[in-house]
Amino acid sequence: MSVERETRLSAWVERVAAHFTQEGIPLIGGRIMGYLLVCDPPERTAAELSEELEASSGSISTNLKLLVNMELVTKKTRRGRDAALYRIDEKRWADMVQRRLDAMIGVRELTRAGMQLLSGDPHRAHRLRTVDELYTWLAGELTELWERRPQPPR
Amino acid sequence: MSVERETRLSAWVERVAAHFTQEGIPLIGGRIMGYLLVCDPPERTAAELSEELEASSGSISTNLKLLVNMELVTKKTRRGRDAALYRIDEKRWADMVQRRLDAMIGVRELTRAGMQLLSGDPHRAHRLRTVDELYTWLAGELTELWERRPQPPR
DNA sequence: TTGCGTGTTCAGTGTGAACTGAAGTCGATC
DNA sequence: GATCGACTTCAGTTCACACTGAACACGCAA
Repeated sequence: MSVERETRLSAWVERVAAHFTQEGIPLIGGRIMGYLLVCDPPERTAAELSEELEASSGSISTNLKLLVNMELVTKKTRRGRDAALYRIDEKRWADMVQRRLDAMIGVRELTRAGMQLLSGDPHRAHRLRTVDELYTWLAGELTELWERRPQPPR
Repeated sequence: MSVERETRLSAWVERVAAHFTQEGIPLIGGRIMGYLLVCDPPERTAAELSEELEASSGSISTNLKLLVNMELVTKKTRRGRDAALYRIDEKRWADMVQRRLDAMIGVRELTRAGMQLLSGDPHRAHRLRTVDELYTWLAGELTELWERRPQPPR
């Protein structure tokens, strides 16, 4: 039963990794994300991740750095020779999602610039204006939405 | 002045393409998007796009197909040997954005499945639950947001 | 200083995706 | 049916990126 569950979980980790691959995160990075979400105990060393996920130490290092940089994983160093411990910072997940949304509505800078270039020719700018209005609306809504986001306790 | 503007516009098209590259759209596809947003007149044949964007006919064909499939570009065939005309369907831009958002919150299927696997161990499921709650909240908000989206006139 | 465990860097390899361009298909006209 | 133009398909090439693993750097302990 327990072994069975771990097997299913590692298949689940693979699905998570596949999903985030589509969001531009390297496969190994996605595996780390999934694994750190469900492993028990929640903290792991780089060496443990390397073994558990069957990835090279270099790849683990690079991807941990990426995830730490995204502030989705925290690194806890210890005294002496002890290896650092990594754990998911699930409360920061929202920040990552927000950055993703911000990147989407970032096109608005471009639509604005394009409108500028087409100023003086409203007819020609019509298509662009439609798109610009969409992003303007969306940017406003998302900002408002994010401001009223319920903070999880603790 | 007009030539100057066209030069600036083609640089702008390049920036648009670069942006959508990050959203997983091939470079040439992004160029087509940008170009069809601002070209005058708004309709173009595949051959014209090939020349204007200096891309091979094959690449134009593949990417137009992609964009038509995304319903972001419409294809208008004509009688006889005349080439089909392509134009941006800027009103469908919102649909593309929505699909993108749907893909993001699609992880929720995974968090749900993971929670299932960890049922019976609430403590271990804690990290995952935090993430699941985020996506659940976001999915609800985005659905509601989209429902009240102002439809552009016409 | 030496030794050891850990993490990082980097050159090399492999893989997959995008682009090209020529060949092929389709449809219409003559 | 032959021909022609327009688009699509596809094999081949190119290129960028992720991954590997060995060499390296670091820090502590003895």
